[in-house]
Amino acid sequence: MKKAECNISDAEWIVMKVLWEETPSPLTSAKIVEAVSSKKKWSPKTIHSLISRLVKKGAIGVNKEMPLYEYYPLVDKRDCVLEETRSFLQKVYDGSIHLMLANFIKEEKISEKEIEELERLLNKKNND
Amino acid sequence: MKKAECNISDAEWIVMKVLWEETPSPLTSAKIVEAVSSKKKWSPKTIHSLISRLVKKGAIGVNKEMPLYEYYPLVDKRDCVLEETRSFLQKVYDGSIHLMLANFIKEEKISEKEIEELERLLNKKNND
DNA sequence: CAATAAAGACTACACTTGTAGGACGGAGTT
DNA sequence: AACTCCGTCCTACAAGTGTAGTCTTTATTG
Repeated sequence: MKKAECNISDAEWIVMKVLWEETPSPLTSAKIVEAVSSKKKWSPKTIHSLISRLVKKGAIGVNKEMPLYEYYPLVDKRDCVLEETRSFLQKVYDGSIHLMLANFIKEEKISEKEIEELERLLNKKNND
Repeated sequence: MKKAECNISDAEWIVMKVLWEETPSPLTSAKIVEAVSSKKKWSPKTIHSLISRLVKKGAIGVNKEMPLYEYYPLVDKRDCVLEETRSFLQKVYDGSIHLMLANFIKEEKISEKEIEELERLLNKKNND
């Protein structure tokens, strides 16, 4: 997993998430198409295109030893998630997660129940 | 303020934030350029381009009565912030703010102090 | 084995985005 | 009045994106 910057577009994120989470990689493109199709009604062609782009970008790698190529992630999910999160927070909330959470609460976009869960989450962290 | 979808690009967000927050709108383009320039080293030309695009998109309006046009937001900040937040959470955290916060805590991207602040925030909400 | 289907390589194509530049006209400056 | 600078309007232009399609090769199936 290299550190490199993950310039992954919205559509590509869906493919990456499959590679990162779904079944253990490496995956054949058929497997990827199958997993992605359950979330997005894209033509298999479209999904192949996304896969190729990700390969070209260096975000995923290919094992060409097999009759059917196998693909696996090259960039680390943590890195991408953090980068994406940081840039989003910067853009919308001037970099403040506090502001974001406050907004969520103000907007009632978050239930009582969820608030309690989040509190537990924070509490737990605080105690170890 | 219309409800319309806010298709605002990263660069455009910077301009919108000026219109939404900085000084009371309407603002002349000179004012906008000034405010934006303090954050981004863009050519005034670039900023003018962004303004025009936002006008064309319907995200901001123009008062042409004045010798120097005056610009003001047409889309509501709350709507845009919520929409952007929702789509980001969906893309990266499968729609779960819980997951996001958990990740932040796990990654130590958030300080003790901040955690306490967030707890206070949640607590406050819980008590009213 | 012939036909079919799917995989991979390459191409397509309009739209968005970042990032300006040029032409033209009015305002202020010499 | 002539020059200069900024605002407006229009144009530019390459890279990135969403969303496929074509062509060639290879695996599968009757």
